[in-house]
Amino acid sequence: MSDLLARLRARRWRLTAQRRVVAQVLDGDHVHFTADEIHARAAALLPEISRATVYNTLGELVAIGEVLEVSTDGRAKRYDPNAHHAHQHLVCDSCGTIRDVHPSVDPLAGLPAAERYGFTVSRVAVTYRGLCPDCAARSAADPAADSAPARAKA
Amino acid sequence: MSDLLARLRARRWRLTAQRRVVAQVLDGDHVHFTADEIHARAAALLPEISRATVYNTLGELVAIGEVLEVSTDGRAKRYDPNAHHAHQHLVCDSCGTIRDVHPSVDPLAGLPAAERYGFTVSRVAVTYRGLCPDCAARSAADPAADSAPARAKA
DNA sequence: CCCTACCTTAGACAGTGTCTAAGTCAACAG
DNA sequence: CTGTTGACTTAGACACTGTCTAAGGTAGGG
Ligand SMILES: [Mn+2]
Ligand SMILES: [Mn+2]
Ligand SMILES: [Zn+2]
Ligand SMILES: [Zn+2]
Repeated sequence: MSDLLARLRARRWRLTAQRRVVAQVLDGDHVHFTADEIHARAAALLPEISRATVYNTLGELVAIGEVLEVSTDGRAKRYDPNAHHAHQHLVCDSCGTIRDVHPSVDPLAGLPAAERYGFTVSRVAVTYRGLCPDCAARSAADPAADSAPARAKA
Repeated sequence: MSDLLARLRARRWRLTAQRRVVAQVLDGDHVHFTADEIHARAAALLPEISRATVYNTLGELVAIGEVLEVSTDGRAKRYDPNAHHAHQHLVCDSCGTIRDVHPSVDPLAGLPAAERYGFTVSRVAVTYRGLCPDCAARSAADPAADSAPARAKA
């Protein structure tokens, strides 16, 4: 993943300081940041970077397949740097934590031809939902205060 | 589904004119409208209904499990009146059309215990993506003008 | 028919994402 | 190394989706 910059150069991208810091933020932990979280972290490295540039750069990275867009809640899209290893997501309904998971069978195989209605089906996104161990413990201790998803963490 | 009003009465809901027209719009075709689409259709029946009431009513219907929320794109949530028959969705990347589909196996079964990280997994949402027959034909005829998803239709 | 707790309303506000016009600069040619 | 140029970046306005509040209205029980 660290040769992302090399791949971008190969695509004749102009390597600006702004694009470098966005790539650097994505290269950190394999988490699932929102665009504005990425902007905040990028701005820590290059204070004058604008929100528009972060959105533009993310949009381009998604278009060329270097980053995936993930919409697990109805809120901000999250950007997934783990684009080169197919996986799905497991989300906590209470705290919003997101984990990468790897189903045992290709989820595309579960859709019979009769259920495809002539579509050319090429991708599938699976979001498993439930409670993470921490939130399950907390809600066992205090049966109220449930289902108020805080901001997602990972 | 037409006894939705009876079920609401059983829950001691106050049956206002506003809630009736929202239920009536949802009872129509089994499509996947956004809140604002539902508001527009409800307003055709009851012109003074407010946006806030439609949002409130939909939120309550979701909370009691009479309607499902579906987020297939990063845009507006869609509301699915087909809440009593488990199903998944098939979405056209180009025109946004949404169809109900029924996988041959329970998608929850595809996630091994080792991939659950202690979560209590209770639900799963699967979104199959590709091109509908119309859009596939159109993009074969005109290989440009791809991947510019118009507003979703169903 | 009256009460009152619950519901609805208009409009302000917040979060997320897009767009534009003007300025800037990375990359390349010379 | 330097000049040129088209791609890139910027601030801020704008659009869309959803939430909230305070004030007024009304369904349904008595
Ligand atoms: Mn991921
Ligand atoms: Mn559906
Ligand atoms: Zn949690
Ligand atoms: Zn289509």
